[in-house]
Amino acid sequence: MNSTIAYLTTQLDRAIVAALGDDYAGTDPLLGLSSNPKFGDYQANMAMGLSKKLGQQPRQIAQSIVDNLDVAAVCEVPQIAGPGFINFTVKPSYLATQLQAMQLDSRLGVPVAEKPQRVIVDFSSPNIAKEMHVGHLRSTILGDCIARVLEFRGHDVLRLNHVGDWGTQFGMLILYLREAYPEALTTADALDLGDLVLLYKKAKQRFDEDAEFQAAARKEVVKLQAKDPDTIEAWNLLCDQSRREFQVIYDRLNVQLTERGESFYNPYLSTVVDDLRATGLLVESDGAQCVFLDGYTNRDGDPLPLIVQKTDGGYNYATTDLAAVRYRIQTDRADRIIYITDAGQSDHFAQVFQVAKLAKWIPEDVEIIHVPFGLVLGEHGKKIKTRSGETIKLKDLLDEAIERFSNDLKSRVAAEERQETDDFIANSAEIVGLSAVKYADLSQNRTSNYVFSYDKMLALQGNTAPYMMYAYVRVQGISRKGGIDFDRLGDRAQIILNEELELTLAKHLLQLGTVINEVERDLLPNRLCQYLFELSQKFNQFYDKHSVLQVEEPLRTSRLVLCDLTAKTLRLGLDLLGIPVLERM
RNA sequence: GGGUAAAUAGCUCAGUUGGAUAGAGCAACUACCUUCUAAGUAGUCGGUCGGGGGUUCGAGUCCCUCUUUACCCA
Repeated sequence: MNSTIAYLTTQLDRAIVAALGDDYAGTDPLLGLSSNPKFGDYQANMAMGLSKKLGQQPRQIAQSIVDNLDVAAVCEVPQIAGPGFINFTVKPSYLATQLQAMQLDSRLGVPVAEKPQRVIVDFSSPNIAKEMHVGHLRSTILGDCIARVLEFRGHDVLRLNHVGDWGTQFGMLILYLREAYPEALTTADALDLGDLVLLYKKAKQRFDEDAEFQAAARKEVVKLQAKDPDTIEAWNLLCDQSRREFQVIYDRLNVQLTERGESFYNPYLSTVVDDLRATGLLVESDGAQCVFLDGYTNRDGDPLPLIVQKTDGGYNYATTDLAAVRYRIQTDRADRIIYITDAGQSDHFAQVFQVAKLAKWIPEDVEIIHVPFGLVLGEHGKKIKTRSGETIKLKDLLDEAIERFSNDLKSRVAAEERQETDDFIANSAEIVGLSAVKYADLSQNRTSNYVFSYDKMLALQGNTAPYMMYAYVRVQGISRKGGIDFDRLGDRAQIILNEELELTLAKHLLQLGTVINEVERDLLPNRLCQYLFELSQKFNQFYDKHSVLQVEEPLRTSRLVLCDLTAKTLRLGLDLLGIPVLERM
């Protein structure tokens, strides 16, 4: 219903000019959806603000605007209410026309972006030799959803997995494995990721306790960076091992990613430092190459540098991230770069972006943003940390989800005396379980921390994936029962909106485009979740109160169109969340 | 100590450029399946939006301040 807002805005502007004079052309009408359905569908709030300027009562101003306003093509006569709100109620005939157009459009009325952009979404980014945990779930799911929305809007999206596959920890790990488990460094599949994680922990322990080991590990890092063949082979094996396990998770979650890990930027690191030196940003401090930025201080209140080359000549995360920024702009030609990581890294990215801007790597029209998300907290409200062993492995969470939904479905099938195959139960449980986990994450405002809870994540009532999938299933039930082929309802099916619940549902369906725009702009998937939840609620209310198959034509077809549009909107919206639909459940 | 977020119903959370009587879900209680799947619907209960100032026609939303919590800081 973007077009409705556009139409009302134009008409309001004309009326404002006619009522108040040319000086007021372009006044923001403060037009939006009504705060409460009893006031109609849209409201314009500018009369109160104009009151002081004009020295008139706001209601009087509203009245003179309404007197000059022509919106009869779309709305009933606007009403003035309260201190001076102008309320609009859309005509059912107009809604019917809009719905017909939506039914004929494979994109359900959502336009493709006028200026498609090259967008990079950097997300997921697990570390080699570490298990993916619930924190990676957030990045992965949010990134996938954001990428899907941008792709749907017609942008050219590059989904990058900035895997942690480089750094000092590899020297430590390779050295330890040479001693403790040499086969792992020469044979593929000698260990699984679980073993690797355990060995990593032991290596870390050794590293922390044994100074000699520490020194040797550093030498191993140098060998890795110097591309010593044995060390590189060992490193490749370790990466492959982790990669295979990550891929299992990505496949289950149906998430596509292009891996471009930290090691990819290795050849560009020295250029970054040279470039910063050339622009005069580099300062040597205690032997390290640093960039000092305004607004950052350390514990003692001294200026805090961003170190790009350590005293020993090595590089760090900041250097890699700077190289990535540079590469993504200069080589990938990105117009918009989106980093999806936890909020704890906000300072880091702010610094990296600021340095990149000072170095003039980021053109005016390129947007580079950190899209932070809150932490997943343990039971006691503290960050879940790998070290304390509290981490919930992603794999375990997904297995648990499927297990619970499988048990639930089995008891449901037994209680309803349904005959279902084992395949049906296994498949449904898998889809519903994974969807529930995804939705639990996406439906929350990404910026807030949340306390992890199996029960909440695997709930099946209320604002959950199963609730929405169930609404979809109900429509498919109507289709089966009535032998309805929704594709054959006819291009010009008459749409009749007499009942309150039909009107409410129709109006909500037409908000899809607005919501997708918002998600594209604010990168907040929970807005889309909220929309789909409300759509399901409105559909369920309609479904509960009005029958579809058992009413006379032409009402029957009209209602079938409403059902069909609801199902299509749910399917599209859930797809943008990375959630499939089921025909039965 | 500095920085960044946050504090809304018993619990978990929404709350769109500041708009009219602050909303969901869960939990608790009640009613509705011979009817298109009850994974549903309707209802009851539940709030000094952390405290205090300020800005304005109007503040959960913006500003200041205090308290508490989380995260980041060679």
